[in-house]
Amino acid sequence: MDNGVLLHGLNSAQRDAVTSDVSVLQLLAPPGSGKTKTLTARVAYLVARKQLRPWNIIVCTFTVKAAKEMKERIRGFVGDELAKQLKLGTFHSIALRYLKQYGHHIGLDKDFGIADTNDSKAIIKRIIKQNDLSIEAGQARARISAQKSKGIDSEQFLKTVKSVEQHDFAQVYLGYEQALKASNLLDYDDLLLRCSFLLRTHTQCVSNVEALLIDEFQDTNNVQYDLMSLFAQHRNVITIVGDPDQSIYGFRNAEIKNLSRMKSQWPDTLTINLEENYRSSGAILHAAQHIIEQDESRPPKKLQATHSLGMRPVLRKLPSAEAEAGWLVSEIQRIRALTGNLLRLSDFAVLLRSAALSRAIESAMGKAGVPYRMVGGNRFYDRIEVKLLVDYLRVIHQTGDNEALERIVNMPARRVGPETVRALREQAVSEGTSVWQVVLDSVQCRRRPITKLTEPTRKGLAIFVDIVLTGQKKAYDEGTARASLVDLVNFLLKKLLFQDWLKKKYPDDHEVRWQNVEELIAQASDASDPERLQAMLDQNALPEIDGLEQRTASSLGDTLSLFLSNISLASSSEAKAEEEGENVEQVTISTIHAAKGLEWPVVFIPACYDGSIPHSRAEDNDEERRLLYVGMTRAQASLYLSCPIKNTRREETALSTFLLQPGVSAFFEEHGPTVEPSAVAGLAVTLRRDCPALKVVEEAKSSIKRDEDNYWPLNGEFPPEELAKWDHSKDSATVPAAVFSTASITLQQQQTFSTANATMKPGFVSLTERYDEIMEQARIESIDKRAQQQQKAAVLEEKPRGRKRQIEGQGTIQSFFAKRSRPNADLETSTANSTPEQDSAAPSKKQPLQEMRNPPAATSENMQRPKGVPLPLYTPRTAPLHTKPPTSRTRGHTPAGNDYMFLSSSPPQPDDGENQTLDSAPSNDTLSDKEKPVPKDKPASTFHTTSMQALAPRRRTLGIRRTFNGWASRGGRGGG
DNA sequence: ACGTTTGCGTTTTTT
DNA sequence: ACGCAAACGT
Repeated sequence: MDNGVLLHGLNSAQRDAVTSDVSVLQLLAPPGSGKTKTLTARVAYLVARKQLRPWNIIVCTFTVKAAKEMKERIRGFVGDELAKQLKLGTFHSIALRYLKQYGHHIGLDKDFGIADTNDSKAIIKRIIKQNDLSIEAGQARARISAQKSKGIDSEQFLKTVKSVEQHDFAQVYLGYEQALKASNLLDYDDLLLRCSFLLRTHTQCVSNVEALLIDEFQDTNNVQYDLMSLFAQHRNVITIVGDPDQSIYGFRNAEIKNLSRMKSQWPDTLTINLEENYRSSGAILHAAQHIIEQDESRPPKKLQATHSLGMRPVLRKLPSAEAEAGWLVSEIQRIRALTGNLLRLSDFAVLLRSAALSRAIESAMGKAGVPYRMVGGNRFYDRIEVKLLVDYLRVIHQTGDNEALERIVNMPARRVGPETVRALREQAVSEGTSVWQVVLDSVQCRRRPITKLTEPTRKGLAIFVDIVLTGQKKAYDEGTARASLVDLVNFLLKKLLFQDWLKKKYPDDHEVRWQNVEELIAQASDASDPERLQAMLDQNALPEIDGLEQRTASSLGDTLSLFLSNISLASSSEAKAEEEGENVEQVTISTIHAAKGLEWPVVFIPACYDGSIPHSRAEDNDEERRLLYVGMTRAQASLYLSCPIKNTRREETALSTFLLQPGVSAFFEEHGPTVEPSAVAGLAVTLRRDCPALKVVEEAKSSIKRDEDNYWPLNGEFPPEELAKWDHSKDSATVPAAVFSTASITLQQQQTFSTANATMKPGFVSLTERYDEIMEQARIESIDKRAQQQQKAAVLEEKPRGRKRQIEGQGTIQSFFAKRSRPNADLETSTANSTPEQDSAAPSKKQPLQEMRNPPAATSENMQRPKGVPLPLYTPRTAPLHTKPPTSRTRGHTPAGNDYMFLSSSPPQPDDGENQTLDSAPSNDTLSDKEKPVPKDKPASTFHTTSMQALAPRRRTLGIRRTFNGWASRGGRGGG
């Protein structure tokens, strides 16, 4: 392999990073800058050019997903054989490997299990209850984790206790550690801590390590930082990749400071900045930049768009969460239709601050028949039907696992209630043994139970004991590895009458749950497949080191052990890749956290209100802002933010403070884009897809009700149709009226608020911006006009004050100025108070119209900096396209015409429309971009990389997921 | 008296 | 989906 292949398609900074010979390298990589590409290329470089042996290279990621993707990409460079040998995985999984192999050197039992969140929480709750403390379990858990992340153990903490409250907490902490020990469990933090201890005391374990690479370094906590030092302690060859702006795991004790800490620990650290964004359109990037720059403590950073400006992001107001969801779905359908289904459903993502927000969205998609998949939220292994079986396996594997045992001893119901369990546990604790031992002895009458067991209870326990004992026999005494694991699960299913139990307990959706069980069987089968098993053992095996005894893993019990460990470390989205699931046509719904590192052509971020983002329980608003930034920068061509005026609890909301800051509104449209055929062509080029024939577009168009985003009023009120619906169904005039007036009051409040902010905006308004405003105004008018026409027929008579969307004196410069100072002036003729004598822009009313028609081009510069802050960093040099006004403007399309240009990777478009047709799309040209510095309009190579593969391979069962379960089913039951 | 079932109100982010 | 309380069974 020559450097050509290795460095293919990299810009100069990326190439420097890949080939740098310094020993400690920091690569600061903002969103979309080709971070993963660079890191993987560097790994390949180290192997291929520097002749490092792959098994001496450690690569740490934070998610299994990222690890998988990275391995996949490296495989592309160096081939399967070498890629397989890399020590690549999450911090936790790598720590686990060391502990499994060398743990006995620090007195670790070989069969330790891993305590997941449920275990931890259950333990903590119990302690709190026992000691009658008034601490919230979840908080205590976070606090324990925080202490552990700092390396403070329970005894250390106890010594520093100052207050009663701290003393109580110390009690919990101590008890928690004790309980983990009793059950032979390590929690997530322990994995890192113990590994850190191991490598400190037995440095030979890592004597082979030649290079260490860490992804998403800004997410490391202190213990992980220590691990980094320890992994690399012999040669100090370290490469980290990170971006402080994308630090969104502070709640998990991530320390952004680790970046600077690293620099002081290794003063020779070389820092390379990647500064070009290959993902998002200019308009999206600038909006995101504007948001992130609100953080004044943040060091300024360069990030340059390489794509054309494209469409402005949308910031939409809607009356309610349901309306928002309905609107969102209709926008997906509208955009798809107007682009002739050029965009697939899998090109759309809905990103949420919290998983619970998915409810309305899921139900709207369900109603509209739009398939979707939810990632983040609940994990496969957390689903009770799966968890239950896994817990049985855990007990069979290790009867000392009190936590798992207590969860299943009465599952299915065996008349062993909490009271009995409590008694059993107490006895176990007082006699210094495990709960299992007490149960076993009680059943076999070898031990007198403290409390007398009733006959049915004793019988129930006997059944339980029998299941576990027989299971153990199956697992350890007979058969091959493959047979044992799958057979074991099947045995459990039979013994537990599992399918019947599911049917009885979950009559509505037992099929889906059974599918999940089948999925578990499939995974058990995979895990114990001899070939796979060997591969896994190979991969997990750490190199042999002279004079250091390793634990050998070979027996059947170890297969089970390995399987269970992997389950505990498998996270949200990787219930294992299913290759053909890749192209499943589904919209992705995800938390923003889980979307990190991914990208989609179209991204929606709903529920942008205070309390959601920033979250009401968040401690660090800067982190919340970064979260919004991360969400926004997932979008390639089109970005929608939206905000319901009332939240799910029907309380009034205020737009997210991040979006109310001065100047923000200039970066957004108030409604979804108009989509013209030319835009479709541009999009096709960008996405490297065939441009649909006009006929197809027309056809698709006829399938939707509207071709504009004009059903919901821009001011966030209900359209008359909706109100009419209310009227008919409720048959009461008072209800909708009340809703209506509340809504408009809210609006006015909000309005005055943002007005105040807008007028405080420093500096003056640039000509260009004004021009944009005029154009925008015109568009809104035309959309409103159409909306009006359609609504004329509406049943309900407008109340005078509700109908404010039409601007007075529309089209005049005056109306424009009114709008300037009050971004949503169209909403509020009623608030006559705010007439703009304070308009700083007012004097320029005199500007000749001519000048405004031919403004300086809407470059990314002035677009992103309405305040006029000088910024040499962004743009001019690279981008001829940016300095040229978007085509539709130059050509003087109708003012209302679409000014939107889909993000395009084609060269600047000449007026003759050379690029309007597919044939002339320079696909070859862009494909062959070798090592030339990456051109301004980035060829698509970066476009289709990260996201889809990483996300798509999910099981359909995960996608189908309890769509109409839980809450939804309650609502649904009423409807039929 | 203990265990099970049913109904109601609430939900940050993740290895 | 989870925790909690109250009603209902054994």
